[in-house]
Amino acid sequence: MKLIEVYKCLCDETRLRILHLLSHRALCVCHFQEILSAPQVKISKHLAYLREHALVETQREGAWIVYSLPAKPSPELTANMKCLQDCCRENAVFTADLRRMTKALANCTGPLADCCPPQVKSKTVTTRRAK
Amino acid sequence: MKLIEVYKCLCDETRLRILHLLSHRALCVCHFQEILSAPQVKISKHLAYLREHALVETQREGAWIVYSLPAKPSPELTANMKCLQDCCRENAVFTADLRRMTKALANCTGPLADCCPPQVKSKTVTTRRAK
DNA sequence: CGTGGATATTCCTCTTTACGCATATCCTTT
DNA sequence: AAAGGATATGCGTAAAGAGGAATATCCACG
Repeated sequence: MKLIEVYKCLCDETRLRILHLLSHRALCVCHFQEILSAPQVKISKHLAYLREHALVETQREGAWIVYSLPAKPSPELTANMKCLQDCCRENAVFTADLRRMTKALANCTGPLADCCPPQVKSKTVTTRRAK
Repeated sequence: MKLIEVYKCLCDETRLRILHLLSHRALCVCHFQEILSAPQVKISKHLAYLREHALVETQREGAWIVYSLPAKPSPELTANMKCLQDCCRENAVFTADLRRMTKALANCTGPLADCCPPQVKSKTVTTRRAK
């Protein structure tokens, strides 16, 4: 049953925080690493899990991969994302994530994921813009 | 996080069907066995799991134990039960469960769980009424 | 108080899942 | 094509979860 798969995706804190962030906007992997302060492997695996179950979609952006909620979400996903929003509104973990997301994207005016990991941001942005 | 626990309870088909039934009315263990056609151990364990996570409450009725949704459900549970209702409306599994529930409780007019397992119904009902 | 029915619990096994390390892949730039 | 960054994958391990058989517990009734 499809519903079960959705719930299996929702029952892990990392995945829940990822989906919650994605309900606000598309993000690339490095953003999740930064916002959730989690190692690359962990983020990558949970994203793979979500992708395998069709809860997220990906799109390459050069060296980066941008994740987003599916363009045509299943009714089950739609309903549960709405429910999740309601449940998150007053939750410290989720609101803190939103704050970190805003901060991480603060000086990101142009294209999608031009503002990526801090340690390479200035360099890569320059080089990518030069492309 | 409490939300995670709710999702963990929801991500098993048996538990999902139990909760869906309970969203319509309180039931005793033997009803679940009959409606879901599942062995006693299986039902009992899933009910225990739900109880441990405060998604259901119990009440003794003589030899029977009646399960119901909590009188004061958490906001997370309330939101998700509503969401579940929406997701179930057109699902064959859940609607069939409802049909079986109605049938199982058809000749149950009086008190709560007077209509129990078929193999002892006539006898026990008599004896219990006689109490 | 012993029997039988309703339900819970214990033990065991199998599968799934989460996590980290190491490594592979893909892309960009030089 | 070589190097380096971004992301994914394979492997090993530990823990959680699901299911069943057997057994225990609790209750009603004779």
